[in-house]
Amino acid sequence: MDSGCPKPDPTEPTWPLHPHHTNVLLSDFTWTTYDDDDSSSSLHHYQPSDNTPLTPSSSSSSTSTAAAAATCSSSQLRVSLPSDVITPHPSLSSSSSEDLTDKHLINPPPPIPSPVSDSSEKGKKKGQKRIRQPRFAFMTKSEVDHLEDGYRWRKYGQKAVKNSPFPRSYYRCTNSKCTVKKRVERSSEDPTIVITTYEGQHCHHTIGFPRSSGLISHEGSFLGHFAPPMSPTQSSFLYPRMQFSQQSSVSCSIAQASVSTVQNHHHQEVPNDDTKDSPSVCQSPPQMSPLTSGEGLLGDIVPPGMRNP
DNA sequence: CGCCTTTGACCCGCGC
DNA sequence: GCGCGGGTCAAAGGCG
Ligand SMILES: [Zn+2]
Repeated sequence: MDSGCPKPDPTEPTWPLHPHHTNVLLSDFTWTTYDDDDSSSSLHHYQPSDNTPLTPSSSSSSTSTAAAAATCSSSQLRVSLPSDVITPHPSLSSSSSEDLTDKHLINPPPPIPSPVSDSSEKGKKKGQKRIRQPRFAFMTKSEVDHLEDGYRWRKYGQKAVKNSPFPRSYYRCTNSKCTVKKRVERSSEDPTIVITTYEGQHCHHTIGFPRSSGLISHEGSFLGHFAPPMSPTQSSFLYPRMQFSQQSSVSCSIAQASVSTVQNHHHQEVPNDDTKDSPSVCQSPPQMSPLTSGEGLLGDIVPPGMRNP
């Protein structure tokens, strides 16, 4: 049953924080999800307009996160763009086989991707075709290739991308029980845009906070959150500019980005482009429970402007 | 010393 | 059947 993630492994090593990591700016990101497990490939297209929150209503603090997210999705962060929008760069879609072509743009608060409970994607066996888990792609404007998302990743490969001068890097979650993988590539057209594709869901929480220093770089913490633990509050999705209730200041930093719209369609709808300047946006969420364990990075993350009653 | 990146080779699926 | 391209493995080296 536990294909690969029998249980969460809170014991994570240290956090590789890099001071320079803060360089990353997450101003706009696009979220796309596509799951090609079979030919039918059922894509998960989530529409915020529906305003259908995940479900968890908001009863518990943890779930509230999801709820909050959902709320925000329909309320503020509307990153929903047509597939066309998500692929502003033709070269991207065309160059990457399934990349954007197959992916569908979803809005921030997805009802939960899809049950990735199937076997691990390890299809090493010849007879077995490698099963692909649902994937979520994010377009982030960042100067650094590797965005920190709260999880530790080990690079296991790099390949040149056709029609793109930038290579694609393959990362795998360092947790042995976790099979989550992610691909990071830069848009050939807009070198400032980094496309991160997550595959699978983490069966554990994020690594604790970087106790090493108060400086946390969550450039993409929300990204990592997208791949939530298998069952915990599945709805703990984050948004582009979410903030961690624990360290609002930190969260702010991640959200603080110079808003450069990746796509003119959805400019930064978030009011806090410079969180540093507007602390109000960074304030901690009301419904979030004070994360104290350092593992709740994701659980605590909340969109800055989201918390709007 | 442990962990991570690098890098070439290999495997596999798909289209022609 | 062949070639192409994407994805992965694993040895070697580097770094803290
Ligand atoms: Zn993981």
